[in-house]
Amino acid sequence: MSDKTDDAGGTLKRISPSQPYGEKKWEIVQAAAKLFIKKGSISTGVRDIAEASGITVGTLYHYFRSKDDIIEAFMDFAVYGTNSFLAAAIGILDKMGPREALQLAMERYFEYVNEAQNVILFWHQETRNLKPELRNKLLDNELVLMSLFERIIERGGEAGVFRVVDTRLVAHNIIVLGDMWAFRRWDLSRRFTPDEFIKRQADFILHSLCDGGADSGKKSREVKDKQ
Amino acid sequence: MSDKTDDAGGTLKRISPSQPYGEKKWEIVQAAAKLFIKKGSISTGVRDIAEASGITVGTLYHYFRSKDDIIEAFMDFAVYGTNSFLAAAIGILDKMGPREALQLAMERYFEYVNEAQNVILFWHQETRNLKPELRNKLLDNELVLMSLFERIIERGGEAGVFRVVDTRLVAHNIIVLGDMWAFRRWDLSRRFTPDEFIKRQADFILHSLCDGGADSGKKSREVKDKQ
Amino acid sequence: MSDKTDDAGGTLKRISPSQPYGEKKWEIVQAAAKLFIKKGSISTGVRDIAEASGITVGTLYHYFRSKDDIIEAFMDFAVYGTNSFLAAAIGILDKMGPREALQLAMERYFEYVNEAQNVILFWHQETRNLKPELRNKLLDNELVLMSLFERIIERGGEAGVFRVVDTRLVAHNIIVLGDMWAFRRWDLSRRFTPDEFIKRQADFILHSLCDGGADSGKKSREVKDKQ
Amino acid sequence: MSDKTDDAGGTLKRISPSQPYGEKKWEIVQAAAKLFIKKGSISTGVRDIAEASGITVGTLYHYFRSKDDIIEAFMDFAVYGTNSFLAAAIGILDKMGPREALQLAMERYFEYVNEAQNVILFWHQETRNLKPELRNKLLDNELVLMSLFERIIERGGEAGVFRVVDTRLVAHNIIVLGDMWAFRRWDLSRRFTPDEFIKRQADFILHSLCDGGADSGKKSREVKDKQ
DNA sequence: CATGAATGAGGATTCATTCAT
DNA sequence: AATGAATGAATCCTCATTCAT
Repeated sequence: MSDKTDDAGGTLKRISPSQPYGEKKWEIVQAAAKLFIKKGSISTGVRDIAEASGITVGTLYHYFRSKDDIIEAFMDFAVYGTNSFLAAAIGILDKMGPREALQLAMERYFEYVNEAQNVILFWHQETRNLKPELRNKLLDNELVLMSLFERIIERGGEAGVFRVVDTRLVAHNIIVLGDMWAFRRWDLSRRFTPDEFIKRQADFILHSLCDGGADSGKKSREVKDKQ
Repeated sequence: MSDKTDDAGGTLKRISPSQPYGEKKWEIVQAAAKLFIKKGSISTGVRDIAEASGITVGTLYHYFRSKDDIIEAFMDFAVYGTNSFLAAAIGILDKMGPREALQLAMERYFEYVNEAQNVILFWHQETRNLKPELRNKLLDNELVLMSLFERIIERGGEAGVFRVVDTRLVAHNIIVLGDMWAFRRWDLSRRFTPDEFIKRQADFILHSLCDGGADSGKKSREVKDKQ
Repeated sequence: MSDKTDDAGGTLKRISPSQPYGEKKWEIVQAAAKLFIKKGSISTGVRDIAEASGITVGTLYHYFRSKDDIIEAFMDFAVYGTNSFLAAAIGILDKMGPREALQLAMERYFEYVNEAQNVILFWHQETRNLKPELRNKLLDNELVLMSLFERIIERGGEAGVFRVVDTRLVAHNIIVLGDMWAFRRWDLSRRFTPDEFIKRQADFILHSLCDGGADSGKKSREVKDKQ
Repeated sequence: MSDKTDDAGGTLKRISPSQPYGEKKWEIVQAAAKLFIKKGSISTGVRDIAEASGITVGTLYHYFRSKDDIIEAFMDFAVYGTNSFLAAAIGILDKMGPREALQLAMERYFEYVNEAQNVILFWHQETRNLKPELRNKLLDNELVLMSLFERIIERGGEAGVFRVVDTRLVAHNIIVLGDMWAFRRWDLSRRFTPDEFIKRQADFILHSLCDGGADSGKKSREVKDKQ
């Protein structure tokens, strides 16, 4: 709630204790992640990764079959993370009113973005460099995520709580307005804490969907005096 | 208003007749652009560019000093394009009401995004691969663009036309909600025409800023029955 | 007398019970042999050998000092095998008539080739990859073998049983016409049983040396109706 | 007719003036050939080839797409050579008597072996390391060659000039008894001139097929007193 | 005896850049 | 202006061997 440093998210949080990776593999992926973010996956050599991991190339290949294998392991966190998020969200959301559901879903998603911003930044920037197989896996993931938001928006539209909009487009918007925390970090992280960002973005979106905003402006007033 | 094809923006429009490049250089940049978009600047070899331009490597180096030089020429269109857009916009906007100004500015910007989507996509994906000098030039450009929107939003806030929001963040949002036409083309281009997209996004943003939306819902009703 | 299968000789027969190797070493060499034959000694990694032996690399190096060491052990069977063959042959042959002696020697050698075809194939294909020391050892072995045949042919020549020929060259021929069972297996094994091959080759050679053939055609008539 | 040196065949003779290779490619293949023969294709590095050709690795790849490409170019001489041999032989042979035809065919083939001994040695030793596609091409070549001999032998059998034998096996024998000039060079080249070898082998084979030998012993008497 | 992580030199290949023609 | 052969450092990856446990 207070860092505002630039390399927030510089390390991956170990999303689950039941991670299927050995300690060493985890360390390597972590080291690779940092380099991938800084220089891109292509410009990052296996030597760089090895060096950053405190091992040699040979050892690196003891843990991963190829560079692509490392990239895949790295990207798996995206899938794993979204899946966790989705698993937690689904079921709960359907029992809530559309506005509350959307608010909750967005906040959870934005929190996830904050945690996994490296992975998300990477995904935005390197889609085209990924092997088709992996890319499709991740695109599918994205579609599932979108459908989650679509359903809420649709429900809200039918219930008259939200304006009638193109649900698909709005789902895109929500995701993009969250993901930008990752790919516009160069300015955002210097101006907002993660919490501020999350609240303001949720506010922005809810105001667009239901005149009068989220909870009639209460929340937006709270954070007005930032910085 | 009707294409919905995927490779819209596949070629760069020669934005101005007073382009400071010779015919040949222009052709090369054009050929390079296509490759950069498809494979990324790193995976695109100078040989590929030469071949696509119908010349040989040796000749290529008569026109450009280095590969980075080609990339820079390519990115210059981004700067040049935004500058054109800004030059046209500034001066006019200040004389309009905040809501009309914002609407106009957004529509113009979104149109520009549509025209230059390749450059914008490239910018989103390859920021980190650019030389610092070039990157900073482009970031400055972005900041100027943002300030344009910030000023309008601020004016609108002071005038009571818009909600009180963080102007900086909203400026980010506007740009991102436009740029996504480029980087989420994989889905958007199959579902919306450029015009539809532009109108709906403007609508989405204006509804967030002023309760009652752009022009009190007139416009949003127009396009409701898309596709 | 009837198989015609392609992987005849797929395993090394343990030529003697007094093998100077422990059970484990023997197993490893056996596993290595199969791989060497299939992929060549260079393309076969120590990891492959370890895996095929059901042990790990570390353990492998408890039994052998180096990869070359394994190759050497493998090739020792060639030496050991020929030695056995020679030991059994010498002494007996001198007491027989040249024609009978040659016939017997060839048949025994061809049988040995059939048993050790993997080793022989390997020897033909990898001579140049062996360390000089080992290569010379094997070449010496070959020379001893040749001299066995040379002596018989010479005796036959002096006795007027055989044509007068270059004994050295004919010794080469005999060995090569036997060894080809190993290195032209791709066609021969589909067309002849080992026994057929042995008889026909002996026949071919004897006919060249003594007009009227081996035993005046008796034998060759026997197998005429092959397949 | 007199060398008896060990590296006879150390260079490839440019079999035809209409070789489809540029001068440089030819030089590279020539340099590679020497190394392949000495160390095998696997142990020969592209660096070695480049160095032996007086160029750098980069330049090497300007002429060949891969190491396999070089190997293929090298092996093409085998195909090209046998094809030349076959083209010259076919047509003539059918008009001759079986014995003369076989004698001529063998002599021509053995001469070809002498010229292309490097390629033949390589083929014997590296079959298994070649890509299946290339290997099959070469095996087909071998089969065509064999059928040439088979036809003659068959004709001779039907005409009563040759003994009745398994034509397939004898064809194998002829080829192997020629090829051994390449793969048993370590001893043969020190004891026989190419011409001696050719005559004696033809003699050996003809004596096996027709009692009384090639031309009733005339030829064999000629060379009896070698060295 | 057994393990398997660690090593690092060496493998083939790519590619931006130069330069003599 | 145009060519394309030449360069060589850098790329990813392999593998025989060692050694602490």
